[in-house]
Amino acid sequence: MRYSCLMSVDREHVLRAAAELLARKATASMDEIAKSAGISRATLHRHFAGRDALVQALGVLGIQLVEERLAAARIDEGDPVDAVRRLVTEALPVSGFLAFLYGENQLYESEAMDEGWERIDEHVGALFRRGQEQGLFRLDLTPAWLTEALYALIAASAWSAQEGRIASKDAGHMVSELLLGGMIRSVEK
Amino acid sequence: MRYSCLMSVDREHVLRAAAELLARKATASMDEIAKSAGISRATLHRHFAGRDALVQALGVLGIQLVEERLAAARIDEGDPVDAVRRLVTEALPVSGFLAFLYGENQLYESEAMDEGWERIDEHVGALFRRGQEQGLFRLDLTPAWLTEALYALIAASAWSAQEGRIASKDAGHMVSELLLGGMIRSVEK
DNA sequence: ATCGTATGAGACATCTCTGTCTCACATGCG
DNA sequence: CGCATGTGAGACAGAGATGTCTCATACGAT
Repeated sequence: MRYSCLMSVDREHVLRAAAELLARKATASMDEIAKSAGISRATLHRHFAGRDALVQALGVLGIQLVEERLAAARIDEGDPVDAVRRLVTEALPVSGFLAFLYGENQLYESEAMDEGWERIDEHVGALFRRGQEQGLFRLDLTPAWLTEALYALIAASAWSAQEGRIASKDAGHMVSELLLGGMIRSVEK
Repeated sequence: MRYSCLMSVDREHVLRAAAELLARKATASMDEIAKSAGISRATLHRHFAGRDALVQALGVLGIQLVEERLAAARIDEGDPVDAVRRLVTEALPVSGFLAFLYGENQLYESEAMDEGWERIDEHVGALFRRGQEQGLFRLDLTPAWLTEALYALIAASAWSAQEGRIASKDAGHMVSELLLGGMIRSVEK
């Protein structure tokens, strides 16, 4: 059977482990990456021609996952505030990838990655612009900055959860509430 | 004269350049670091025994700079909201260091750096706790998370400014306003 | 002018990582 | 059972980075 379903090495699992490791240790060696995924260096190298190919695959899968979540969040529909909350909720499961992409995107520059990232930025930025046009979001914070801040806070929540500084279940609330309402106690709440 | 004042290589200047480079390219070689500081690899190596020593010095100076800014901001005094604004304003000039330390602190782990970082975390966290106790800050966002978010946003602003996505002069406003008030347009403003 | 100091350029051995290979073992299928 | 496939362990050479060295030069101080 050509398309055997045994495939004991799950490509996506390997890439997830690699993303989480590289997000906090960009200088990790192929051996460390392999061990973090629970496979040998030889097997890692059978699936990815080299480090560049691995990072490339990481970028492609990361962008694909983020775009899937972006589509699932349907941020073009409904109340922008709710859309932001949906976006954060959907993005959290791939926060490890987001942290990696956010921290290392300028390292290995590739045309395909740049294009995909640009598309994501544009999509997210449009949500913030829509909220501003509806008079819901502040005008002094640019969509580009809000986009950047969203990534940064999601990545920070992933790190904090990984280090135990915040509870994983609270991550979504922490990110979306801070982003939306800030830290000042609101009177009318 | 033993303590000659020529000293054409400014140690702090070298470390600043190294921090900015390593913040966006953690895999930079010693040669690249030297060139980014405008000196030769030999001279770089005369001042820092090796890469580990360089990173160590980077950590020590970074913590020192941040603590200086922290002291200058006098965040224990006055209105917590103003204190946060002062803290952001003071921290921005060393945001390059902060971005580096924030992104790579778990890499080269050292007892001295951990201790200094712990002290800073505690100091900043105390400000947020004070704001909560005065009823000014939300209670559902923990001081630890607010501290983390502060670092993440300052680092994000440094990156964004470096890439031209936001104007440098707006960075302080972008960070402190988002952190304090969030992105939702406030009615009473 | 002369000396001392700091630097840049480059040579050099060494080390680590990388990429490729071979071999042995385990698992699933006929 | 015999076979094929996928894996782990380890060896191996090559590439790149590192750390150390020497030598020539530029600059300020005396």
